[in-house]
Amino acid sequence: MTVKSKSVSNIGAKRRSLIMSAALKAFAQDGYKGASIQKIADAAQLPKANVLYYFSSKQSLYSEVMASILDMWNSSFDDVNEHDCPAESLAKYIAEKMEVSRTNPFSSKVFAIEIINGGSNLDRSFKQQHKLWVQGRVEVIEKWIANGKLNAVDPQFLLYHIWSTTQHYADFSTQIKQLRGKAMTKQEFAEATKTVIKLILHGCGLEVPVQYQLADS
Amino acid sequence: MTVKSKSVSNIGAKRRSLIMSAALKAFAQDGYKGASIQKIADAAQLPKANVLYYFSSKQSLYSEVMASILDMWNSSFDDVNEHDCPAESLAKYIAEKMEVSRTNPFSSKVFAIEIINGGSNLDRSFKQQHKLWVQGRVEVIEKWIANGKLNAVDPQFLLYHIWSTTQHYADFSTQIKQLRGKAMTKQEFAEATKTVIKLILHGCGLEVPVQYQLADS
DNA sequence: CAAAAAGTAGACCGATCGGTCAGAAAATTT
DNA sequence: AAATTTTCTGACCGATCGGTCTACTTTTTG
Repeated sequence: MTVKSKSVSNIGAKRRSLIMSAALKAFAQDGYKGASIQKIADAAQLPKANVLYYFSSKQSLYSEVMASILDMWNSSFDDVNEHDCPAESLAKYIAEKMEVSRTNPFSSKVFAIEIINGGSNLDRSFKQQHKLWVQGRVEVIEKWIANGKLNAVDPQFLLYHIWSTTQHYADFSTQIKQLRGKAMTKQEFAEATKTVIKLILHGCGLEVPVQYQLADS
Repeated sequence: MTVKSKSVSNIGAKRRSLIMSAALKAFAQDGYKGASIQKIADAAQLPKANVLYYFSSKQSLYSEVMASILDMWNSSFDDVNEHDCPAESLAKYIAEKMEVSRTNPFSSKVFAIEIINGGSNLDRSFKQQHKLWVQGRVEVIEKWIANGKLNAVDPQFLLYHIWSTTQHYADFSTQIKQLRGKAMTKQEFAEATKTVIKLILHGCGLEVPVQYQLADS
């Protein structure tokens, strides 16, 4: 029937992404309830009614922002298996998560606030999907341990350990910036990444793969 | 017995702590901007005007709640020195932080949201005080390293590592609860504490003191 | 007991909230 | 060029926001 490309013209798509970008920062700064459509509209330099033309409600705008965030969560760790090298797999996963924290701090913050506030805006399907993802990873880690490739450690606690340390560099970036006097540079982030990898891998009794090793140690 | 009440009768103090307790949960759930005086009043079963009788404004209520939270941050690590045993000192610090996360999750959440949102409600004196605290701890850790009592590791990154992992159990408790099917018991918290201590101490190349060791490992 | 102080609470204020609507303006299709 | 669809936006709505004021009740004090 009708051509699909016309209705999704670039002007609409551009406006939508502009609004979502402004909304992402607003939600990161004030949380879902604290952020207002008016402020998002101001940041996007659009009238408020125009924002509500593209997004039917604040909730739907938030849901779309959240969905775009969750898309970013995919990583190489999704399809890790028992035959992979634990040290390599974990190091790569940690490095990826650190890179997300560096390049998308606002996304991490919005997600963190959502979870801290209770996660009431995440739908069941995501929660279930996340649970299954964790179960899959836990099984792999358990096999690593059973096969003597990894020291005994509660797999879930290990995952929490990785998430918390890597996301911390995004979520608490203002605190870190305040303590260091200035924001972390890309180089400092690379050092932080290697330090986190070293701490966690040594914590598990693993050797750090060469490409993730710090220069001095 | 003797009448303890004075001009500053206990009714005022009780009302104030009741309101602050309700406010703490409200701020943890919705953030500063998202929480409303009306909802806090409802939770405390008081009329809104009564809340504003005890606290002159929403901001002053928040400030007092935040101050009470920061009071809780003090720990044995405050006066650690270079002659202390790194393994003992770090393990004790981690255990204390985990205990705070277990017993005061709302406080940790409010603090986390405050920092994620930029920390604009924390006054200069606190930030400066915090910075000095960190500098003092960093110096001790550096001396431990210089004296060969601890493997080389960036002291600030190590502190971030400890904060993030321990606070995670409070801030992301809903996610953890969802993944495990139920909230962590006191026993599970104790195991998590020992796991975190093991991961971090081994990460630094330290042996875990006996009283912090896991039963099976 | 009476006066003063402390605590309670409904009514109300201007501002802002999320959201609606109608009609103008612009773009696209016929 | 006309018709149609998409985009834009000011005006407006009821609800709620933080906060004030005043009148009332209770408690403490002299």
